[in-house]
Amino acid sequence: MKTKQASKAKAAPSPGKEEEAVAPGGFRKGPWTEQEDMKLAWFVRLFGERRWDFLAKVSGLNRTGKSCRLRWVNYLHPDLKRGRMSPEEERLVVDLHARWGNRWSRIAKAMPGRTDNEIKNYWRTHTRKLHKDTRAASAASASTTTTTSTSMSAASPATTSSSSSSSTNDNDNHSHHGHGDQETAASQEQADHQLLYTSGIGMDSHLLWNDALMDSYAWGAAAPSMIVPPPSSPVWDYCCSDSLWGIGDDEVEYKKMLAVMPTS
DNA sequence: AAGGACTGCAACCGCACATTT
DNA sequence: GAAATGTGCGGTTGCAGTCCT
Repeated sequence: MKTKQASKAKAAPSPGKEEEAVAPGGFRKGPWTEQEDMKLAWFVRLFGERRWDFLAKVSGLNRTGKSCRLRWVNYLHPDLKRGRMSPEEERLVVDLHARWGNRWSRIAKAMPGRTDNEIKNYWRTHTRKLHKDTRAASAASASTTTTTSTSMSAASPATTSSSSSSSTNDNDNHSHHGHGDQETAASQEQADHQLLYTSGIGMDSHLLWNDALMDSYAWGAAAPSMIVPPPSSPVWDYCCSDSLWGIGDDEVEYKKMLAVMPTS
């Protein structure tokens, strides 16, 4: 019905709209620009997917580390699939949710190329639809029966409606942060998926990296020197120089970088 | 054609756990 | 061992695009 993922342009807001939200600490908020994406991707490539605060600082993005991480994990990561979920994936989500509840990150680990955020969003839409359908159905049936409901049944509409989806235990006894027992299995799972990815199996043909943004990046297996950097600046120039490849100590390199950073 | 309703998704928030100092 | 910092998670919100009347 609706196909609009390709047209989503929040990541690259219209030029006039870029300077809006600024968080108390002076950090930028809101949609990411293409420039920011490129910068972030570049620095993640440089420093790896860790120490996000440091990375945010070094990149000069004026974003929080958290924001950078989120953007990377949910949008820029090269392994991400884009586009609608296939029927198989949809079934898998339903199945896994029935098993694990709202543990989105865990579900995501079992679904190559999908993020917890994406699955969460999908599920929300999914349950909303179900809710709607259920309501419509019950409204239809209610119109054919008397409306003398007992105080008991009237008092618990939520419980009955929540059972309409397999999310009955949305907030059941799962400790919300499932660190612990399942982690070993989960990491094994992740490793397996990583294997699939690197061999190119299970990847959707419509990867983010097909976008114009990534066309200019030659990401993936490309050697760093093959990556086309974003518009030049002293920092970029420095990044492109051989000196930064083969980083040993981030902090040392950071200090070096600061030396060439424009003071803004 | 216009505008309100709906949908999908990016991004933020608060919290908790993990790691480092 | 405590405090500080970093990271990850689930819940929620806001907004742009699309559909529908």
